[in-house]
Amino acid sequence: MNIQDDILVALRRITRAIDLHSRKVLKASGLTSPQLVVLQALKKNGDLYPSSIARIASLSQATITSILDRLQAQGLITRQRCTEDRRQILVSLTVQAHERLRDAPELLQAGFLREFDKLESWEQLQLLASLQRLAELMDAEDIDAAPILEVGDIAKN
Amino acid sequence: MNIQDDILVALRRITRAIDLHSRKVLKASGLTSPQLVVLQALKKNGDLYPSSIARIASLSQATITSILDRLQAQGLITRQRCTEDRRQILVSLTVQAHERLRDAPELLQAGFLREFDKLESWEQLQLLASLQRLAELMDAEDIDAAPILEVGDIAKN
DNA sequence: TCCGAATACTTCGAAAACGAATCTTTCTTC
DNA sequence: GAAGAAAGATTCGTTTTCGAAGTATTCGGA
Repeated sequence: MNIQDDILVALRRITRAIDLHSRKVLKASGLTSPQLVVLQALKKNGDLYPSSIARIASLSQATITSILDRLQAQGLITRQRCTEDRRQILVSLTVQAHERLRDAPELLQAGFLREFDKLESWEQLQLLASLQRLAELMDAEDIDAAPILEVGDIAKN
Repeated sequence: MNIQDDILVALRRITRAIDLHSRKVLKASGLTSPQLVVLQALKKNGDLYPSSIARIASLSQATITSILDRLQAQGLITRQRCTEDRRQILVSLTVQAHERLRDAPELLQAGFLREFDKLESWEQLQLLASLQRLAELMDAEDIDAAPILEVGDIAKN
């Protein structure tokens, strides 16, 4: 009926697929997708602050804290207070984490991304462009809503 | 660096935007996006079984149960055992739900979909097509994985 | 130097989401 | 007709996710 409804349905199908994939990865490796994202960010960039991880992964700081809690409980990361700025905490991979990542290096690439690989290059770029366009539109929501509120603020002065 | 990483980042930005929007709607209306989706499905289709709602919304039955629990706690739906097939339960909107939906009819359409409306028709269709293509790729993951397992099954016989 | 603002992280509470297990009811097969 | 399979819904346990509130630390200005 409505193109907007179709968009919402497609988005819902995608988020569901992401969730189901995460659970499949969990059964195979004992780690969820978000946990793997955090570990791979650390592998790629070296030691990081929680706030940096949050920025890289597009997650809130609170979410990162809870993911780090579980990774630490599994002995995959360590937290170490910074000496210069004692508000910050440096997160490092443990030896076990490196082993774990070596054993299962491409878990995130599995599944849908294998399918994605089979596509022509132009189609891959097309899909990426569409996703980034949508992400912009959705991020813009907050920014666009602000001026509407400001009208009220200005009226108050 | 990698186009696959970019895809994952864009997907993460989109799911985050969906979550943030849901929380904003919650503050404005007292209902989250998934709750509104369920209510609007009932408004559009009339009384439904939980399994039907799950199919329409692309959610698991367990998730629907918990959403219905909250809607029922708010007095917005009623559950009624079927007389013909007593395994099934018929979910209906209450009078309050109809009022609530009349007062806030387009909450889901708010935000990003307003932006979406401003786009040219061809771009809207382009974005929809890309999303549906991705949803197919991601749904295909399970289907594609199955035959691989079957090889082992056949070998066992 | 000291006090309030800003920053970094954690804690808390709540919704969402799922699979697996469970319960009830219906259907199928013998 | 009874035993077992199948189907519909719920319950349970877990992770993710967030904002808001709380804590500790640093910074900036008076």
